Amino acid sequence: MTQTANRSRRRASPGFTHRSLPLLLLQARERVMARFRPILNEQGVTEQQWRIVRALLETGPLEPREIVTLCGISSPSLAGVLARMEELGLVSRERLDHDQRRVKVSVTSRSHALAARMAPKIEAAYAKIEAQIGPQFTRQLYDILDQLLTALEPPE
Amino acid sequence: MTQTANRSRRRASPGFTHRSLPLLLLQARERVMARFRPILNEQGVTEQQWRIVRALLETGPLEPREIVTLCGISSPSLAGVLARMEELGLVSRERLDHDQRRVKVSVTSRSHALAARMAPKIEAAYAKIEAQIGPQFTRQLYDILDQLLTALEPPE
DNA sequence: ATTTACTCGCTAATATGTGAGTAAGTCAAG
DNA sequence: CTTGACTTACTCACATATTAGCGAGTAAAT
Repeated sequence: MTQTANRSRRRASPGFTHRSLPLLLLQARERVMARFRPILNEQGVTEQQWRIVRALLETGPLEPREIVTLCGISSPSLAGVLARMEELGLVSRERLDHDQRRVKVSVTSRSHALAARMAPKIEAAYAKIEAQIGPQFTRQLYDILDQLLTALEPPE
Repeated sequence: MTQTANRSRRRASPGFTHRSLPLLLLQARERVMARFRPILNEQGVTEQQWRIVRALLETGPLEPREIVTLCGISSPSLAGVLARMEELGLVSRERLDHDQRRVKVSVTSRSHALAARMAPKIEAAYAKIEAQIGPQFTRQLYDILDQLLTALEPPE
């Protein structure tokens, strides 16, 4: 009866004084993503596809290299993702004239249409989350994450 | 020259008033994980394997269902992960007598040895991170994440 | 005992992540 | 002009994620 709580926060294991920060971030992302996943599924896009579309809409045409760092997708994965997206008509790819190694990835009308359908539902989901955790906490959360990303720049 | 900054924080795209929270959490986790990945690779364990070993060490034997929620691994993935871990001698599986559907997953001496080798390096990495972002910010980060997880309990 | 609804771990198909490696293109030094 | 270091996108092998669904086991209602 006096057993340590089963469903509450856990203590560090013998030898580990820190709770796993990667796990906490993973769980946090999963909780948030659970609010958006239904919207993505409804529109038939994967998480990665949507991240890429959003990045292209925000920044304009990008090269694979840039998408990798912006969207957190590894280069090997990106090759397949972009190939499928091109097949679906969500992006177009073309080689750069002055450097035949490089590629320019652009949005299409289809991805614009997708974004137009998605935007209101996405924004509604954000409003719901913000209502649940409060506007002050929301700002705090963004701040903390921004600071963390700034402080933990990719090592050397 | 007056173009919006290329390498700094980006504005929301036309139609999106919120920056992507899932992406921020993904990037944050990646930045943190980059500090631990070398340690895991050195010891020849995957992220998922290590998450499971840590959970088992902290909590004692677990059933797959519990590992799924604790470690953020989906049930289909877990089947393969556990099978490989059993083959490597990192865990043992046995059916429960009173309910033949259920399974008990336990640590082995090999995983204890692994944890013993890992612990100091993991703790050293945490110390380095904490030195980089400050102890106060560290507490704040854990607090925010805990609050977020509490506020965003699995819907309904 | 049989039906029914449910739980649990698992499989199947496909998409993505990870780590290592490769071919083609660029560019500077010799 | 050629060599060699470098960059870029890509491929390969394998591990994991996602979605759907299945079969055995359990338990409650007939």
